[in-house]
Amino acid sequence: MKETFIPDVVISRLPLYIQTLNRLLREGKSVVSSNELGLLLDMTPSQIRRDLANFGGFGKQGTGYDIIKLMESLREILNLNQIWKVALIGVGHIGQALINYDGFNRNGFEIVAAFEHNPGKIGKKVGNIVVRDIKNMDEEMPEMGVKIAVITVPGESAQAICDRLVKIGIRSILNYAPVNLQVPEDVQVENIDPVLKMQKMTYYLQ
Amino acid sequence: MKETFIPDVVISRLPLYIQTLNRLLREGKSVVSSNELGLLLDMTPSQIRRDLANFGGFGKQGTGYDIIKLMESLREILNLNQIWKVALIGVGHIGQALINYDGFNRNGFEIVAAFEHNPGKIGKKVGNIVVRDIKNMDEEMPEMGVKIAVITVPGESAQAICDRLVKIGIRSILNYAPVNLQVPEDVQVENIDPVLKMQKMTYYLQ
DNA sequence: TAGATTGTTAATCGATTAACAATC
DNA sequence: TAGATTGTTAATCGATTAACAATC
Repeated sequence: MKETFIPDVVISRLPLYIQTLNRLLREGKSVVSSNELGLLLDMTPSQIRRDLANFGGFGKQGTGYDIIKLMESLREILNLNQIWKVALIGVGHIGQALINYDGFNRNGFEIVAAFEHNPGKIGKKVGNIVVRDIKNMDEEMPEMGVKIAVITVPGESAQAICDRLVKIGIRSILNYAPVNLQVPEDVQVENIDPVLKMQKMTYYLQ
Repeated sequence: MKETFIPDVVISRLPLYIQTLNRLLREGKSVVSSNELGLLLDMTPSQIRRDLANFGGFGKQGTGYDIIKLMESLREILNLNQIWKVALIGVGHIGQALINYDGFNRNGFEIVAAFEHNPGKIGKKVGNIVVRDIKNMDEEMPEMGVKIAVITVPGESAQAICDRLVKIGIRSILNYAPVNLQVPEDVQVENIDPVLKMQKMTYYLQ
């Protein structure tokens, strides 16, 4: 349990701040104001200061925020100072692409296992991991210390997989299947569905 | 311009309604109440009725909503009764996975072209499209009637690609690069970044 | 008719913004 | 010191929810 309740929208924005602070750091900057950050993120300086103030005073009046210090604080708040083990279920096109995506490793998320139903894929290597039989998922995943699961199976099987994940204690699920998963309230699901985003954009087109 | 202004959050939810209505239809249902829909989508019935009421009265008191009729209306509102041509920039792992993803075609989005910088990939076939030279993007993309662009290049090149897309008249961009793109206000950008979602989830873990 | 569920209004809730004193 | 920018409060804005009359 956290000390004070912080709105979920605020938590959602912290990774964005980290991303932009990283960028500024790469560009050689060491201090940034809420105003500059706001320009880069299309947010008001007020909102940024308010968000950060939820966690204490990170800035210095007249100067702004020390980029390294702020980034370290945000990483600590989000529990990012450790390697998180991730498992993937479903080694189709998207699954394979994610295994090969280096953005996870670069940011402290390690895909340690991938499970599949298709016998033709089990035992084969994708990137540098060997595809496992989904039959063994319920035993193997907890043994490996996995805390985050990524669902990349077809929509029809997603809920069943999700139920199994919940049962073995997974509390964070990144879902690429085009389904709204039903989970207990202590389990978090984040959905990624490019079709939904496109269907939204077409409203504004033409 | 639309008749009345509808909040963007509402528009974002319409594709979700369509998704769930589709599912109910596949399950053989023909009518649904705001209450049932709410249970499937983790929303209050009030919110669903309010969202839909923005566009007129689709339901029938005492009965609920005719699924086919409601779906048709929502598809019309979102301009989904046409095939939208999509181009992809960057044929790396994610780009290739998206070309092979059938969810786009099934939902009326056709990837008609893919552009790459890497000479080793230009001219090669991925799925059933031939990878084009990014040099020719600015001429070829408008000729093909593309209205939506998907950016799957590395973060460093994303803004430059984005600028070119804006210049040739693209108004809808789905961005997979881990960067906050700067665009004029009449251009819509939707970001997909699994790392940001994971970094949010770890806040609640441990 | 009785029961169910919509469409809509008013009340509530929560998030964003503006403003400014504090302070580096 | 003068200038800049934070942290914080109060005001505003907008979205969500509850409630209920209308109506199928």
